[in-house]
Amino acid sequence: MTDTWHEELRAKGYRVTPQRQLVLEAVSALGHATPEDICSKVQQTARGVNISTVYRTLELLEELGLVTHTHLSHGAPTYHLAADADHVHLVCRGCGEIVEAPPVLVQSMVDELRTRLGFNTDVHHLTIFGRCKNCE
Amino acid sequence: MTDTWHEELRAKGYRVTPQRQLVLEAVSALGHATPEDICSKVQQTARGVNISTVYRTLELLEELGLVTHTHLSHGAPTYHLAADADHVHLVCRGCGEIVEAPPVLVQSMVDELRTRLGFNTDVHHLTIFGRCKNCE
DNA sequence: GTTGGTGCAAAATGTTTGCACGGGG
DNA sequence: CCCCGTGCAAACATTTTGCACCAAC
Repeated sequence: MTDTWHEELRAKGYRVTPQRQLVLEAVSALGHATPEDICSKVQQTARGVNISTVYRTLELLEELGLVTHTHLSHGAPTYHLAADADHVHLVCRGCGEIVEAPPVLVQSMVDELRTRLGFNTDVHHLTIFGRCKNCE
Repeated sequence: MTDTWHEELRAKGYRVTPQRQLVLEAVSALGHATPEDICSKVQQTARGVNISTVYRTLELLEELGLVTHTHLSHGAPTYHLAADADHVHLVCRGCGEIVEAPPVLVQSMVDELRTRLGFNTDVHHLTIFGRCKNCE
């Protein structure tokens, strides 16, 4: 990840802090991670980050379009880099496995919703529940 | 709603209780309702039902296939009758409006996922986030 | 009479907020 | 030096659990 977001932060009147860098690095390193995961990861470094700072930072990073989140289960949401988000999530109710599928598989639906209803799907946030082929 | 589920309950060793009937009636009457909503509704009757019983009952009714739930926002899930569930949910990030769309609009995607990945989509649980035509 | 169901309270889980202090610009 | 961002603790929201008592069958 480049540091171009530093300027974006400053341009909007926000500050570049060690905590914000650490949280973004953790999201990048962990992939699909809950706020709790991210907090734990960051706290392995010398300078920890408080859980409430993690929440506030994730909200900020999401507003800037650097990260996104999805709800993969009933519990906490998971965050990942927006740059890595070009996929939809398939969650198996049987084995709990989470598969990332290419957006092209849902393109027909996206087109359908736009054409018929004028609805523009946020593909990055899409999570589809069901059963995988091993769990029928 | 018929009472055939009474026999199904007994057949599986469960009991038919006033609480279970009241919760099911509330789900039927309210449409998309959170556990809290359901609890409030039921507590308007002479005999209230405890919130933890509502949770336990919803879990049971879902296991029996009488109700389903979806996550329409970041907060509590909403429950409705499985018999009324033949639609997918479109949630607009702009205005917050929730539209029920006929499953035929996503059929192409469902077919795609089954053919290519062997994944069987739970259409009743599908919630699609995006922006409606008024909020572009 | 058995045994599963309920109410209640407490704990667990996940998230937000108020406030004083400290560090970034 | 200003004031945004942080840590901390407490509040808040949602869900689960342990246990004694009650009711369905």
